[in-house]
Amino acid sequence: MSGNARTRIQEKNVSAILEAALDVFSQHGFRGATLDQIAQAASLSKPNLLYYFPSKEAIHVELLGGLLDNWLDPLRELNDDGDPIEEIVDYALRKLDMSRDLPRESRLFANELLQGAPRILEMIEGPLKQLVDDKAALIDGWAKAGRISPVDPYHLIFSIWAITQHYADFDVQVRGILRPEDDRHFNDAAGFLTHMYRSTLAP
Amino acid sequence: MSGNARTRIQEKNVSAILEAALDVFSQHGFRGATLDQIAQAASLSKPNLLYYFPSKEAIHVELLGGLLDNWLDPLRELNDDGDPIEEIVDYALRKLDMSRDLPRESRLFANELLQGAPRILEMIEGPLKQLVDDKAALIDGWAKAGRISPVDPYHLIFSIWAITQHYADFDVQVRGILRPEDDRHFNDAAGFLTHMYRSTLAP
DNA sequence: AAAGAGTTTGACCATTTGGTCAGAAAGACG
DNA sequence: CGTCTTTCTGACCAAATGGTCAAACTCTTT
Repeated sequence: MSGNARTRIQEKNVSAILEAALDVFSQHGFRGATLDQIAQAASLSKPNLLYYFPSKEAIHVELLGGLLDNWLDPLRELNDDGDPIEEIVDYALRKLDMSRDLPRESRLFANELLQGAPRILEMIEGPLKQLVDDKAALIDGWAKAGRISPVDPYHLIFSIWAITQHYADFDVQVRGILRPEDDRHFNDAAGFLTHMYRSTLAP
Repeated sequence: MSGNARTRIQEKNVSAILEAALDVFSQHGFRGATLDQIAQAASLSKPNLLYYFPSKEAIHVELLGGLLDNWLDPLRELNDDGDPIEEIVDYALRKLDMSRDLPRESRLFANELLQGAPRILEMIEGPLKQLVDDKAALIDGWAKAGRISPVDPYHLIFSIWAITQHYADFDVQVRGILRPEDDRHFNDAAGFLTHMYRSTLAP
């Protein structure tokens, strides 16, 4: 199978391809991306690209699969360790960091979801739902114990996903309106998020 | 110019094309959509389609342009009429209604923004920024007057956009996790939003 | 250095796709 | 009915695109 490069050349080229594909797929979507674009971005010829991956779709699948794991890491870290409210706020801030540092990954998923998630629907209805159900139960426990305000845990999680990914997926719009010179507006976003979730969750 | 159909046949076919194009573009994005798909969805032949619109891009532009106005109506209605907090909550709920009733329009914009908004960048940096600046000033006034909690008005607006559009754009994910049988989960979302913004904005 | 495995490419192909065009069909109108 | 305009279509085209393949090149190993 693919994914485990053997020789140095393989390792170098496979990762160059995935890096280039992430660029192109996240910017143009699956159908909008062309093999020529990816090949050029990876400094390879198109036939050479297809020497490492059997098809355009295979590259896309490899990217999505490899990413989904890391993508859910911040949510997995949501535990019963400290103060519930700060746990949730920290989760939101971790997710916001991902939007700032990994915007291409965010857009890759956004594109896929917009098209109806043809390639990751099982993952959504399976492992993702499982994880969310678990964490929703955890949050619900906090609510029932009176440690946080009684909110719908699912919509709470959705709101965190929505807001944080907004800064990556709709970057053009955010920058068009704020006209920031760099990424400093992420700090303001973090401040706003902190205030919003502390208020929302205060028992 | 296009847009103002004259004869009955023109009016019927132009609107059939736009309706079909909204379906196809919102589901597959600009590049993912094909003229054949649109023509078939509109029950027209491809050459006949191109009798009414000069190109694929022209249809897309017409759609986007025609929609942007309606899209911002809820924000325009945000005024200094009643209680600031309820004004803002009402705005969020109006926006949520749009996500439920006009998901295709939401996805059309999402697709365009994800690709970097090549066709509506001017609109974003011009009229949209203008409108948001105005409303942000209004909200800031409320904050300075102590009528609402001192929050960053821009990120407040972004959060409303993000959450409400999430239910349209990432519909697959939401339904994959909640497994609702209909649109009832929009009511829960409305409840959550109401609680969240009332808490966030309470002075 | 020779063999063999791994890597790269130019040339090529079938299909899809946005778009054209000449002319046929269908209305509108006197 | 006959003419003029609007609407519609089959046939066609050029470019783009995903993918193939035989042959060449390169690198490692003995």
